Amino acid sequence: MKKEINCPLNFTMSLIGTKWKPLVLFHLLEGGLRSGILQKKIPGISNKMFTQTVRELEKDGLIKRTIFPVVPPKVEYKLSSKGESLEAILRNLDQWGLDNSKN
Amino acid sequence: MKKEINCPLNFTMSLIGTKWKPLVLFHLLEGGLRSGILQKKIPGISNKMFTQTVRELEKDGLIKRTIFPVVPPKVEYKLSSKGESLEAILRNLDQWGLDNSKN
DNA sequence: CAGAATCCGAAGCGATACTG
DNA sequence: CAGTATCGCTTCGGATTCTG
Repeated sequence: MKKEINCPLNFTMSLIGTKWKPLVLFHLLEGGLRSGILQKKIPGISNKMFTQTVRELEKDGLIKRTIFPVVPPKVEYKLSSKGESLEAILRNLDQWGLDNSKN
Repeated sequence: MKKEINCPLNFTMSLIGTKWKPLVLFHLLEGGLRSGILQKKIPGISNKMFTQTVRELEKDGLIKRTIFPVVPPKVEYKLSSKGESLEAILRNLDQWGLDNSKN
């Protein structure tokens, strides 16, 4: 059973519409980050969800994963050009939240 | 257990980050619609999810629900000003999907 | 350090039947 | 016509444990 896409908007949401994906992408806007550093920037995310999230983002071509063959292991994540094209959307979502989360 | 908000972006996603919410909002951009009409514009949505979705959008102040005391029953949904402020985001999400869903 | 594996409860969602 | 109630499957997500 595949995801049903009713309109382009739905396609976009199928790629970034989860709890953590927008957050991961957002923190990569300023440049690539080592795995541990990226994860620390996202308070509350579990190890499992972090791995799962970056795996799916990579599969969908939004981020690139680079493995450095060193000890201890080092992995870096960065936005792909496709991921970078989401910048305006991500910043808009963040700005809207800023403007509307006044308690 | 409440939703955890790590950054403004997350707040926005907590309001519109589901399968159907963006679609409902998107179809209301052109103006208010009667319940049945709105639902028909969203192929695949079940009756339950339609009701649940508009209820939450109303609770969060993104849409307004107007009941006309007539027979048969008539209910109309329209964007609130807060909902209208999402227009740019919704159109961007749709446009990005259009640009990136080329098979 | 990066992340895979497992267990389990919570939430999302659809199908169906029913009400005023 | 608009909406509610219920059942049950699927997916999401957290805690914990384990590996190279």
